[in-house]
Amino acid sequence: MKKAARKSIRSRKTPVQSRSSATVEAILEATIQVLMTAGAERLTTTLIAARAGVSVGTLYQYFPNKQSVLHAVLEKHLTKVVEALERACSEGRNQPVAVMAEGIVDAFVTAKLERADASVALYAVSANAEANALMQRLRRRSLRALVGALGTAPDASFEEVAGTAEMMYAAMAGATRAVLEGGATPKMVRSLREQLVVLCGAYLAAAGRATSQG
Amino acid sequence: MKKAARKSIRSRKTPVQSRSSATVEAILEATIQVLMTAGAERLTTTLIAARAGVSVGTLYQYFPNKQSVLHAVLEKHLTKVVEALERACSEGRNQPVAVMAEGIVDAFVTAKLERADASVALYAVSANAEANALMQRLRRRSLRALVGALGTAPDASFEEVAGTAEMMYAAMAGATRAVLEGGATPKMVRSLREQLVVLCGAYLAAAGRATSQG
Amino acid sequence: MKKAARKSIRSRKTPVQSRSSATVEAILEATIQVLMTAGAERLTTTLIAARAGVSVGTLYQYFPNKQSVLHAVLEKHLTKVVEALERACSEGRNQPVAVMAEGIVDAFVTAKLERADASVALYAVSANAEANALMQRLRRRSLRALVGALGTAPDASFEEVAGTAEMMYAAMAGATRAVLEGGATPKMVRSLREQLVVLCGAYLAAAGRATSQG
Amino acid sequence: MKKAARKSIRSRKTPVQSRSSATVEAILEATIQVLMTAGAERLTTTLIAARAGVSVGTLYQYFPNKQSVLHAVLEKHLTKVVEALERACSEGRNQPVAVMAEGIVDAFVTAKLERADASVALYAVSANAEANALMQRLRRRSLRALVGALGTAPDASFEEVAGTAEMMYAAMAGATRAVLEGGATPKMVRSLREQLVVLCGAYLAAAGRATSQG
DNA sequence: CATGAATGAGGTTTCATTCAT
DNA sequence: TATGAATGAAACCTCATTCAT
Repeated sequence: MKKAARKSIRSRKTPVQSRSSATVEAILEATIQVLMTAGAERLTTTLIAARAGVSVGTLYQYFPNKQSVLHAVLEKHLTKVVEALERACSEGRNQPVAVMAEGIVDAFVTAKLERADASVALYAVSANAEANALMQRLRRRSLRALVGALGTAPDASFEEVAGTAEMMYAAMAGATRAVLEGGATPKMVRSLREQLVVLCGAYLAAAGRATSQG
Repeated sequence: MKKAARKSIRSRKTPVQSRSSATVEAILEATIQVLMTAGAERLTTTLIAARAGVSVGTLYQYFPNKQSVLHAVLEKHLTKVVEALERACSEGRNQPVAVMAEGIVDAFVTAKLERADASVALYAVSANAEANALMQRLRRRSLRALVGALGTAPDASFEEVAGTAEMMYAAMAGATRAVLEGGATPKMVRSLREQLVVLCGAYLAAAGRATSQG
Repeated sequence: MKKAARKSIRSRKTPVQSRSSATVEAILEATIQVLMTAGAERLTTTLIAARAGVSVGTLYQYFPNKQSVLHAVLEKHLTKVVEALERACSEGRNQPVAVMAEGIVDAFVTAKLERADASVALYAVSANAEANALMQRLRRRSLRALVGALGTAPDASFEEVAGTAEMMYAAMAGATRAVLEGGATPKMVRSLREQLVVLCGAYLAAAGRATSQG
Repeated sequence: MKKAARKSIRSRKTPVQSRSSATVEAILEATIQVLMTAGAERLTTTLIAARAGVSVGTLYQYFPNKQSVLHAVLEKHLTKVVEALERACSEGRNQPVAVMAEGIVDAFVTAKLERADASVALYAVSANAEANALMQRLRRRSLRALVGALGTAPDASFEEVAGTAEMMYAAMAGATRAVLEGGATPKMVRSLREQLVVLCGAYLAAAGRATSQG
């Protein structure tokens, strides 16, 4: 008789010791590996543990349930992207929108492509309420950075920065996903980056034109 | 016997009789209903059948396995969108890119939002190889229509129409998904359509500028 | 990912068909068999199903979880005892306490010993809140019957019938359990019945003496 | 390695050092605490150790396995009751049965109620062969004391002292358990003691009447 | 002696699929 | 054709026990 008491979705124990954090790291990496080789529907905790070189019991010592492992993997991965985007926004402040667009798109695409394999694998497990909430949270964080940067552009003034930022983010994320899930060839990847710069540049110019300086 | 030998994923029989097609229809609709009310992980064949008012046995009379039911639902839903897009492309031929962009974006967004609930629900089951293949197929079909239309624009000439079409499609699909999965309020929806027109219009103008006629 | 949604502890479907009720019956009987041969800690649903000649899946078609199987077995068994006691109380009405005591004790002991093996086996699974609640419920039902009967005794008047009934019931149940768990030899069993008649007879006489008729 | 080879169920080492015996004591007490707060099915060695303020490893330093911890707790608890009963029997020698009954019942009930919480908690882990053997052993010891005392009663002569003692013991233990498991209110407890005195007194009088002195 | 991370067998439960009626 | 009871493989998760530090 097993009673699955509702527990926190966060890791069961904070990995302070190097041993622990190494184990956690191995589990997170193994999850991506299994996701890529076996697919989302064959992703079992036993398989993850085996791939990580530990026992299932150990996995459950660090994560309360399977869902939380996926959550952690997703969070780690997405956080890197958000941070890259935040850095780019920070560096792009007070630059013309064209420069800004280029810097931000580049940072976003580079971060996503850094681990293109993981990105694709993770799309497969991001289709659930839990993951959605996480993505929304990080999306809002990204939007704050974008809005902050857009507001400093000397050559544009946006009627509705929030909406503009949202659309730009959606276009970047959506296009990148489409390319990755379609199976990204180097040519497509190069094309993605360039086209995305054109797209975002044009969009920001158009959206910020209203009061832009002649 | 859980894992059936891989059979054709297409429907076992083409539903020509009205009786059969009504049943198939009920099953497809029930699938969406269950998906929306119970979620992807509680989507069972028994539940689908019950909701459709038939028995599991009957479900398996028309579909070789669960996967094929999802495939059929997804195909039906996505096909509608593609057809709307094709119609818009057809109607937009020989129109200036701005007009074209508006027509295509409007058609796409309208089709997606027609059954926004279903769209969101289906995202949850589209994260697998099978579904991916289907989506790629329909995506290519959409791209053909887009490329065809873009080529007829009198006020623009694209260096790389294929790439331009891909990017435009990715932006539309990605942005729409982002809005829908984020929980679409009417305001966001309106904003989506307008912003997407601006974005696509600006992008097509920029991408087609090189040799655009003065 | 298994979500054990809280369900009713009662049987999942009411077994109306003969086939179903036969299966349910087989499962209940198998539970007792396994309990006797393997003990409470080796009582697994798989073992129960195997012993009943069905698959685990079938077991879970009729019972929402392991606990509910035990609940059903216990309820069935205890209900028989209560009913026997109720019958005896009914038949003992308006009889002198000595006659009453003999009839009730006899009925109780006979019912318990009818399936002495099952009784012993079930003690092992009755040590939990769920089972406790069930036992309390049936105990109260027994007490109502006892109180009703005691009130009609022509040769006794009880100051506190409720308390007297409780004590009598506790003595009968406790003594029977002690004998059964100690391993009942025929001699002990005979002794139990006789001694229990003496004990209950003496107790009722003593407790009802206050206003008993000369 | 879950199923250890059967080892001695007694404590691994006799705790002679004060340090050790304090640890053992803490573990035994913690077991009762966990049993009361978490219940028998959530009683884990890790939880016991944590509650006792030691590590699991330490627990296994003093007890060969989980079962032996429960055994020790049960033994300690039941032994106190037996000793109280033996004292009462000793003090009741050569007294009339009524006096004897009162003394013995009082001692038994007082001892059981001293740690009513623990008593209830322990019922939950006493349903297994191991515990049964222990209880039988202590029961026989109690019976010896009872038989010894009953034989000295000046106003009664029992045909079958052994049987009479058994029945009296069963009635006391059974009734007490029924009250405790039913959830003992102070009123019920008081009632228990009084009623039990009446019951045992009446029973001993009845059973010893045959050759009792006018 | 104490610690507590690691182990992994095994228990419970689900659900896609079949097939006798 | 429709039904739905039966199947059983396989997933998740627990926890008694060990042993390197």
